[in-house]
Amino acid sequence: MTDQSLTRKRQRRPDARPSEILAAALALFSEKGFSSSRMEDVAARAGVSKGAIYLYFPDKFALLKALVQQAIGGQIDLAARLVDRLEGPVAPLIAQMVRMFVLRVETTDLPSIIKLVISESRAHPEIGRFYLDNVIMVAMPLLERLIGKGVASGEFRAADPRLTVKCLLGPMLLSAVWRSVFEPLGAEQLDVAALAEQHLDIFLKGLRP
Amino acid sequence: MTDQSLTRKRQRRPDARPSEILAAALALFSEKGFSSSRMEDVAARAGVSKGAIYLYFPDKFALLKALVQQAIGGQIDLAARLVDRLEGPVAPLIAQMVRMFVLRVETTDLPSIIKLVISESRAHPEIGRFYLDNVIMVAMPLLERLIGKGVASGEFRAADPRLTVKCLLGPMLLSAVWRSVFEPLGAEQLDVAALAEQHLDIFLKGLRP
DNA sequence: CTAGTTAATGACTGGTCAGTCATTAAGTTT
DNA sequence: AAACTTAATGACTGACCAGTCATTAACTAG
Repeated sequence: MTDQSLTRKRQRRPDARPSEILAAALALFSEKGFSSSRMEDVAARAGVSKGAIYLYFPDKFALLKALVQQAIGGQIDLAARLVDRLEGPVAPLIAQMVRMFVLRVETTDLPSIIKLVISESRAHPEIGRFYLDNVIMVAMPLLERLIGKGVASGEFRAADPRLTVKCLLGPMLLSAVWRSVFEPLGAEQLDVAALAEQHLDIFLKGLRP
Repeated sequence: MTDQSLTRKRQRRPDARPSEILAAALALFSEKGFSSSRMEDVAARAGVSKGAIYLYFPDKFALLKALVQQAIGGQIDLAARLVDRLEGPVAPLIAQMVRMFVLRVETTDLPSIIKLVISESRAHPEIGRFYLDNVIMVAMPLLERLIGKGVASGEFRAADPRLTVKCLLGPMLLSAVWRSVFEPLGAEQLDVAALAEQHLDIFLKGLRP
């Protein structure tokens, strides 16, 4: 097989292609942005011809859609399940979720995806709306319920959950943007985990009755 | 003059052109993004021919640079002056700065500019670096000093100013992104001022000794 | 081994658009 | 009012690139 892959010009591996193409697309898109990435370059990086991409994806935009879908994965569902079976104080669960986000920022290309969504949502509202519907509009109400519960039980002082959620998420967004936008330009590396801990500390103390 | 402007084909107004072109560019860029905006459309919106733009700006990219420069304006200098002449507690000044930001978000196209910087910084690192050097790297140390001062004087409990600044700015970034990305897609309108007040409340209480 | 099926290729096409420049109009000076 | 300077125009060019498709290579069943 190693022999073959060195000598054969054309390998037929229809099962492996789509994920290889997506990986190449993610790498290239997060490097050069969506519109300045050429399909031929995605193909080259995936070790495939340009035409082959069109066997698996109808057009360039479909690559972007698939990437966003893939990045979201089952994280949100997992979070929803955790909220459902919660008993007792909410603060530890909030902390756990922030740390889940940190892990994704550190181990996946989530920051690049977030940057792509921000960048491309005007030219491709479909992408933005997909993210809005499937991530924002699911994650935010989830956290709102959590914070509302904390307020109701007296664990937190009175605060508008709608706005408070955005206070919670703001620094997470900043982490992602810093990673994908400013670090590549030579800005100091941001310790995302440390930022998250500092933020949790201020945020949870700030909500104490 | 009104007579003329209705009848004349070619008006010669070299002083007014640049700002008119920039206004048109900002409107179009924030509507369609930078790369999918055509120079001819910028020209049309500015009431000018495509060629005329090139009399005032060397290329398309120069428009973007000029826009970013214009958006920053003297805000940062103003902020620096306020910090220098500060005596007494720092919390009110922090609140004032957050409210200054809110005002800019509500009355200017700052959110669009921020979105453009995020979107285009990969394709045009020059833009990103300009923003990094002239906004981020000026505003953040300023606020760091402020927070450091608060910690030193005992107004705040111990906290890493570097990280704390990012906690402070996160929700501001989120406001800008929400405005420029999600609201155009039909998401609920965000009350930026209310978010800022809620955030200040949590943040400042969270830093109390 | 042969015929049929499916994966993969890459030259080509059609459309787009940034930037140029020869030409024309407006305004100014003498 | 003629000669000159400068603002403005828009047709044109060259480069770029997404998506197509005729062709070729790799497999598979009989």
